[in-house]
Amino acid sequence: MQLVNTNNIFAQYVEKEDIFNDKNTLSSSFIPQKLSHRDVELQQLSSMLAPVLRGYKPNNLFIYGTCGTGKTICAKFIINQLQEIVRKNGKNLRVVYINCKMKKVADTEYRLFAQLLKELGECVPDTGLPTDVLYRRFFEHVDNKATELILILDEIDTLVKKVGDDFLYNLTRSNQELKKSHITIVGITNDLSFRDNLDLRVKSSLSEEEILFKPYNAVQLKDILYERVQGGFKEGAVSDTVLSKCAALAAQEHGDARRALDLLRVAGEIAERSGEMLVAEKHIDMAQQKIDLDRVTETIRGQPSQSQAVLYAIIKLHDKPVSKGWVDKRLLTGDVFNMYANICKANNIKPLTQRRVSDLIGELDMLGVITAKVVSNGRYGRTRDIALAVKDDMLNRIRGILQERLGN
DNA sequence: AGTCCACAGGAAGGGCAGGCGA
DNA sequence: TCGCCTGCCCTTCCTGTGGACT
Repeated sequence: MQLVNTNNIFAQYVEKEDIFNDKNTLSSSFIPQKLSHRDVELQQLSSMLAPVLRGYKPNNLFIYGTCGTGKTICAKFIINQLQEIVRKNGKNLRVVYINCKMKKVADTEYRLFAQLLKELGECVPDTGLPTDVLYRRFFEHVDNKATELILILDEIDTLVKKVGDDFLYNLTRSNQELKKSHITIVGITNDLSFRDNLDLRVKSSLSEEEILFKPYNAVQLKDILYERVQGGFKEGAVSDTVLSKCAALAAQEHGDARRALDLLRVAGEIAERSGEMLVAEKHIDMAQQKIDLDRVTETIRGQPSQSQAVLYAIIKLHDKPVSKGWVDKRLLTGDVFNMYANICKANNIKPLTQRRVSDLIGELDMLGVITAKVVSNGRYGRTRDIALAVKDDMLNRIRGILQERLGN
């Protein structure tokens, strides 16, 4: 007979030595005391916003740069600095940061202004009010407070793509109507061509100043990682070789510092779980696989059942043996739709129209799970050439998830 | 040059759930 | 309670597309 262990099951984790010092330091949202390799950009940013300290309205400003180039962190860093000096000098300044990509938060015109009002301390329902009422309340609130407002709209391209740029026009025009206040807009985007697609009226008033954030190179990434490791890990837990590898991998991904930090943090977690006190190169490889796998599987799990059925149809067609006489396997929208309809029938799901399925295929393409290229087959019509864009091990995991949900 | 195919994708609007204010 | 507003998901209708075929 086995004896019952009366020791607490968590005791081993309390007693176990920790590889991390402060894991928050390794988070991409952590704002360090000093930002390496962004001196020029920080200087530009501060000089552009500095007029606000003397009571003038700064020019509207646009920050461009690919993912993980430090746009957001620099903007937040500057906000902190600005607010610190404002607190000391008693200036009337408010800074509001909104991420326009946040689902259900600021992904529509209504939600953006509702969120703005909430940030300014007003109570707003999630739905139910006309948008112009929100506009009015927002401008009234700002004007009544007689304040300088700096509005930072991160991932602004996402919102503009979805709802158009009218809200930007209204915001930039607002300064003509406000009597006691000013609004300065700081737009952040990783879409370098974003400005070209704006309405002329918006373009001229919004992009008064611009800053471009260039990608970090491997050496710069290594410096950034080194600084974070000092606070994040116990001394000696991360070797120079490991840092170099992390930096090199992230540099390959367009100099993405966020990716570098994620790699290092996850590698540390893997090492810790396997009871090792040193992060090794093998942990970085494992971290890379884990991050990719988790990202894709979480995305798939979070999709509505109709999207899952469309993806399952694509996988089923992909798994089907190639017909005799065919050299390669090409999946077309029509084939996917037919297979999708069969899956719906088998699962008692009401099938969507081909028009809607076409949009879902486009969304899966955007997520990076498939590639769907529009091709013309001459008199055999114009369609999409669809292929899976995930590796075999990931495909097996996705297939498992979908089989669980939708059967065989 | 004209026709044809199999869609792509834009526009408009329906239906629904949920909130507000009279 | 009712009318009006919102976002969201979806359908219907329509025009456009581009290369093979006639």
